[in-house]
Amino acid sequence: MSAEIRAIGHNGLMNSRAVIPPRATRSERKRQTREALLEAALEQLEDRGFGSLSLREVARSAGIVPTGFYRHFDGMDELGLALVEESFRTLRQMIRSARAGRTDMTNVIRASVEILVRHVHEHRLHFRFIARERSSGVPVIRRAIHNEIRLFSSELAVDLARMPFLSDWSGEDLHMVSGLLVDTMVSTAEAILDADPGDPAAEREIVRAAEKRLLLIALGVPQWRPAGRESAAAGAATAT
Amino acid sequence: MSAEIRAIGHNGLMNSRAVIPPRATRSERKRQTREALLEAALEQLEDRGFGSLSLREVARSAGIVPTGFYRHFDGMDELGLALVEESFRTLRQMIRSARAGRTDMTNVIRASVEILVRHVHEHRLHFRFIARERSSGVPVIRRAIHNEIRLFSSELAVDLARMPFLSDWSGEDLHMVSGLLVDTMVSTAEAILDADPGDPAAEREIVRAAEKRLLLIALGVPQWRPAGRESAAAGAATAT
DNA sequence: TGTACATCAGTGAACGCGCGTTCACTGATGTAC
DNA sequence: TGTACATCAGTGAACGCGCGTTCACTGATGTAC
Repeated sequence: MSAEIRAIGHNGLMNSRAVIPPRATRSERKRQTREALLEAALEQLEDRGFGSLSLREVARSAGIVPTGFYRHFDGMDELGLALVEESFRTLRQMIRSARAGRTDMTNVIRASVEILVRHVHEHRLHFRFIARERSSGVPVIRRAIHNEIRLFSSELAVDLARMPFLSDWSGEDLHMVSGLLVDTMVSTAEAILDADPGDPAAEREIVRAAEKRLLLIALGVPQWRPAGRESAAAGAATAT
Repeated sequence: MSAEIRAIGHNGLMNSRAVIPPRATRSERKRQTREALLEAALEQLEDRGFGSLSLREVARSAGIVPTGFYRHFDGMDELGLALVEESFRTLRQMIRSARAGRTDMTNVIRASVEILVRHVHEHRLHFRFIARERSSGVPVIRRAIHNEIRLFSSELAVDLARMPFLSDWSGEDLHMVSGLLVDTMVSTAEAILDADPGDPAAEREIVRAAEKRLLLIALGVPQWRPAGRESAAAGAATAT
């Protein structure tokens, strides 16, 4: 660190590549190139899967020669895993803002969907990457994403457990609900990504439908254990 | 047709390829090769996306030379669309059996999940193809699958409309429920596909969770319009 | 501060390989008479 | 039924291309003294 700072001080103009500002330290320039590689890969995913991306294409659109790629990643798989990490860092950030303010049930739903939609727009490429590679392509990446989503759903279950009206639910049932909620959010995010970005009406429809779905689920919750009109509820919940 | 039958009558042994039985008519042999190409492609999707499949690989594992491929399809995209068609034919078959017998709500759920799981096992490759290519890869295929699923969800909405306790629901709300149900089924199918095939306990877990999810949704249904404990229900459902 | 040396991000040539697609072909199957 | 001709599923050679990876390299950046 101190070495880098010193280095910034006394070198002249030596940047051969326009994109990267001059006077950056060597490690900072390396970080920037790495970032450019990740960004380039994310952008290529518009109309293809990660599995059909080529190392040469990514290097080319990041502005380096193919062999330079290896200074940053062992190969495309490693870059893919870095994208998973980066994307979920974005997603966790979203959750943190979602946890921030809470009021009653309907407002929670409205606020959650709004936060989801906003984050999908702000981090479109990360969400697209997760949506795309979640179920397809390279096994190692698919598995990494599934693990993150499962972890994610577990954290939500813990959050739910703290709510008074869910305090007597079993862990299994809490996981069931959190899984259902996460899946609904995932499919909402996918719908937003697929919608024509220039069509706000289509997006409003998606938001409306998402809110309704979540509300329907929320309406089922109080009926769960206490054996409401569906007397089979308790039975199915405890059957082996 | 009559020409083919005559042809079967009087030719000797001329099959150069072992896989295909002798004495088949030319058009029958062509159909079989086409089938072999589709099958070969489906099998290749184990650990990669359709977008990274090569025409040569598919032709090779179907037992023909690369150029022979063009006698059956214009290119890989056309083969992909044929797979979409074939896969959804399988899926519609499933729905027909699901529609066959109906009793009360819990039994409908149990039976539906069972039918889904059975079909996923019996047509594993078709389901895997849909699950994989639904959100990833080649745009033309993704769009074709999305259309089929939307159609599918609409048909379910029509079915739901016939149920007495849903007779006064708006079309929009029926589509919301059918969409939620379809998404739940899709994610259940994906879970089954991802589970270790040699681990029946894991599969039982998935089935249990799926039944619970559907039950939770079913429990919310009677609370929807009549403004149950969540007085916001009617409001959210009619807001513009 | 100045010098001598080490590090290392990015280069460029080269390799062997599988790709999609073209083309002219073969010979069994199908049709007309 | 037998013959002469048409069809067409599958062949095999050939093409130019982009791929991942190796290797020895360059020269700016960083470090030791």
